[in-house]
Amino acid sequence: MRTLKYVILGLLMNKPMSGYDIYKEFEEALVEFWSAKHSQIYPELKKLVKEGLIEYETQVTEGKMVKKLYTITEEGKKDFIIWLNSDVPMESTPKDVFRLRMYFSKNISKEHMVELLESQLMQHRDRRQYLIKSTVKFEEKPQPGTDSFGDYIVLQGAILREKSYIDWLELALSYYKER
Amino acid sequence: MRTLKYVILGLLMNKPMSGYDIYKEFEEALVEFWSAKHSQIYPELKKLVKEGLIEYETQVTEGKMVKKLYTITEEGKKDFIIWLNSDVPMESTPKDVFRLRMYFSKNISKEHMVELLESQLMQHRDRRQYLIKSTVKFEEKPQPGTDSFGDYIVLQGAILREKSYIDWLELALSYYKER
DNA sequence: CGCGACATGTAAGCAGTTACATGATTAT
DNA sequence: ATAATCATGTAACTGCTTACATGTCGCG
Repeated sequence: MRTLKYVILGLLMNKPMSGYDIYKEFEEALVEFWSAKHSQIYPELKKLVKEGLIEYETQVTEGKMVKKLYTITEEGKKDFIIWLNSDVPMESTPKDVFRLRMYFSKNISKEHMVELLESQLMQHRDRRQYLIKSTVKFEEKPQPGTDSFGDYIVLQGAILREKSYIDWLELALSYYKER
Repeated sequence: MRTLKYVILGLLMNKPMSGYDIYKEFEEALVEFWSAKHSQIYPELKKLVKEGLIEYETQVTEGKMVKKLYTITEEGKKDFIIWLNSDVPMESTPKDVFRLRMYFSKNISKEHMVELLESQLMQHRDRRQYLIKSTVKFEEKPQPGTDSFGDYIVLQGAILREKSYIDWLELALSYYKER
């Protein structure tokens, strides 16, 4: 499905970036819905150049450090917009190793199950708190179509996702603790 | 991480199964948290036999139809139990193409965005309704440690997951529709 | 007899991770 | 100095999907 291709094109729609800049985005803005290592990004950039969807310009500092600044081409923009506007069916349910473990839980002792559930709970509660703290940077709710709306709505989605995971873990725990 | 390996071992902890039986499980009980095609399952079974974690016995019907019944070995059981009881850190956030599209939403017209959101909403509402209907087969809430508790808790988790996705889509829609 | 479900496998290729490899710049 | 971060790349491998390939069984 070449999703990484479209993530890169989407980022370059905003402004020219280096491979490293793109890599950094995966640790920040994109972390709630996509990931990629630099070893996947650099070859993909090369491929996109060959396909004529992006171009680059080599920048050299006073020293000798080299950096490639990538820019999206008109063809790249067209390709991205077509992909972005297409309606796609709901994705198949995401894989989840902890749910898998819960499914097999009858092979775990109740005491240990409680420990595992509490360990997950702590981590998801921390994550949720972190996400909630991140909302303060949006002084007021961004309007659709603005630069920050994408960040905002994705952040709200991540908070809801964590909330439902926490609710589920608490529900499971309640079964182990009652009686 | 060899997750497929442990899914197969976990299934065989319950009862002996053929490759096809296992394949069918991915369309039913496991669909809310894992997936695998038969082209991945058959080679994995071969590998597990070679590793001594499972064994098989060939069954032939009166005709000439051949079927392999796989059984977990003692070594396989040990391996599975160790994996199942290990505490693992929270997984990195799952990839989600629709969230990605939302992130880039400023490149989509508001009218079309409403259409895309409503299309997703319909699909997730249908899915949720289907899951809720599936709960009727649990006449009363299964207790932890029983056979059906795994199915039950995973189903509850899937319903909560759909609910939070629906809430998020509705939140996004509300921004496009207000004013 | 034909169709859908049962049943098993392989091959090619794409997507993604881990590891290998190198070097420059900046802050301590 | 040295460690962290900036910066770019390749190689080997694992995981997964799509397509190719074959044959049986039960139902209508």
